[in-house]
Amino acid sequence: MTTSLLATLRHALRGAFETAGFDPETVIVETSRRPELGQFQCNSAMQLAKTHRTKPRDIAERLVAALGAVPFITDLAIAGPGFVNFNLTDEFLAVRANDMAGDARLGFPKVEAPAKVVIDYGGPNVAKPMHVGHLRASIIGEALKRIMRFRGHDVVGDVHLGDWGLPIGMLIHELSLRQPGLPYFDAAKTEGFPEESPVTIDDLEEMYPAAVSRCRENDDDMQAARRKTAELQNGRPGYIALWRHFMQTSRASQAGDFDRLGVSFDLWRGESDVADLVQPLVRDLQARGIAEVDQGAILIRFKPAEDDGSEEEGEGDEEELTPLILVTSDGTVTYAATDLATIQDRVARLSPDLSLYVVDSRQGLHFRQVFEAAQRAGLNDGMGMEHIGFGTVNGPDGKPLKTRSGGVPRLGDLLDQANEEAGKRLAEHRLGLEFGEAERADIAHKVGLAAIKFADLNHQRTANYAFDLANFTRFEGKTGPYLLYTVVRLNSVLAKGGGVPADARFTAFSTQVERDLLIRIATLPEVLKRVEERRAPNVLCDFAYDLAQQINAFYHEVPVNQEPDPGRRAHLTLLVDVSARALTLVLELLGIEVPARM
RNA sequence: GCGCCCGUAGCUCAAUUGGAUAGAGCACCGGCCUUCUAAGCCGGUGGUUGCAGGUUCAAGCCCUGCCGGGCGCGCCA
Repeated sequence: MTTSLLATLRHALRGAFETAGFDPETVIVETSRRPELGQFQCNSAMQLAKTHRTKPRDIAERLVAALGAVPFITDLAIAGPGFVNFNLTDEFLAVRANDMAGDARLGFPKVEAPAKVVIDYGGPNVAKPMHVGHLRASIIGEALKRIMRFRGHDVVGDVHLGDWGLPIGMLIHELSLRQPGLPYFDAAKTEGFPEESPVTIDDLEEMYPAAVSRCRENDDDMQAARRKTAELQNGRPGYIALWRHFMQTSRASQAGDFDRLGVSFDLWRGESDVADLVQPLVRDLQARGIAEVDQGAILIRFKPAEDDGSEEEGEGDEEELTPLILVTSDGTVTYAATDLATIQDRVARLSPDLSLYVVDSRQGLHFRQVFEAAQRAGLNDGMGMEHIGFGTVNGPDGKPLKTRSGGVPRLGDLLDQANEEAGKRLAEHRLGLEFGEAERADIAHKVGLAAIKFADLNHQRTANYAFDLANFTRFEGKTGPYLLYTVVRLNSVLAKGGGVPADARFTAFSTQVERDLLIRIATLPEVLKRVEERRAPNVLCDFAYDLAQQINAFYHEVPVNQEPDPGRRAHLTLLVDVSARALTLVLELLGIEVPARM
């Protein structure tokens, strides 16, 4: 079992703390905020000063005295009120570096207690083309999945299709008006429906908005759609057959979109998969007095829980949530009920420790209600449930992104634009002119996607952000393309230098950039830990960018392939190799693919 | 009315959940290509962190009250 560099340091400091008579639990060690003062800093003295009622400076002196005994720590110094700064010896750094180079995971440890985690993301709806709204859910969910998996957790990605609610009823109704002669609408017919779908994906995408506006404008149509939804949910054969066609048709299109996005799922489950669980669940909830009938609907009320003595987390914040409707007065099952059934189903099938829902922040209330309800009914069986909300993607006007005609931009169109923009930039810079047509197209695709993904992930998850394609596809600055460029350039150095010699070893570090670069890479485990804890991919984006900048600084300062001494050249080549592997790994964790050349 | 999110450089965004001098990128100014991809590197200008109090060795971050913006709040998902 490997340990991270910082964990090793922490361990060493613990020992020193003990000999100095301080609580080893108070060890704080991190890479320096002020690199010119040292590689690492320990800020424990300020904390300890409180409990020991002494000056932080005195504590710092005692710490330094004890730390002096640690063989691989050097250049100990106290600064400011009691910050302790220090460096690692080059010998120690070389040993660590060689370990990293020789390991497929670059020496990055896995968590000691892996959890079983389901990540629910993507969430496309039947018949609705995927749009900008699905972009963040897909990109963020995919990144979290990869990061947690790399950390060693057992992660299952579930697309969780929206394939069972009123929208389907509206579609059925719409089609029944357009083509009433179809066999699906014959209530007497129970089997032998056509194999071939009566609609194409284009039909569906055209029909859906038409159906919605029809139902919105005319109450009779809405009633009819509700009725048909309830009938579908009660198993009317013709509607079931029709629904299967809708589902298969749109699923093929969704799979295509996800494929282009580089997003994949372990499970393609949906609301309809738990349809059979809903009725028994609702009955059970009613029987147990958790759900009740009110004005014809079945719902769960969240009265302020009368104190049973167990819960005493701030009495004032037990505020009243609005009721959660499970079944509407006309018998339609809502997505709240489906979500509860899904929790039950997940626990039964996978018994996860944690379920993450990567869904738009605007659904925050819904999830609070659902989680609370699941908790009360004991459906989650100890499984943690967490809504990973995210902000909207806005246009230049600060409002949710719209097309010129005012509609919601399609995901496919957005990707096309990014692709085109990336292609234009490549041409402007006269890059890849000697490559074939197909490779140029592939590069443009990867660059465009990297641009969009990095820009999305780089923003704080909970905040809204402005979608500015020209900005994202820029090749300068903190962008996806810059990161790709950095990796590709390193790989080019390796190729030109004939690769890493078999006997290459880190021997001695001679420039500051070399040390800084390696130390930076070695801190990735702590970064990933923070990313996971905060569910914040933007923290990893920050790391990726800092790393790329350090790589480029190194690139300029140290011309690897011109180094005359073979030993040093091997050492440098190895550093290039480790750097390229590290940055490639980080990009991979973000869901960003690197072209072989560009 | 209640609840959630946001307010940081001209613009777009960070800030290791309370640590040192609030950082990047665009934009602007000045350097660096006969040398591994200049999509790069090095340096510079730019700030009362929305406002006012409070908590402490230390506040962009925590507490209180305002101001401004976004979103949500029983039969849509």
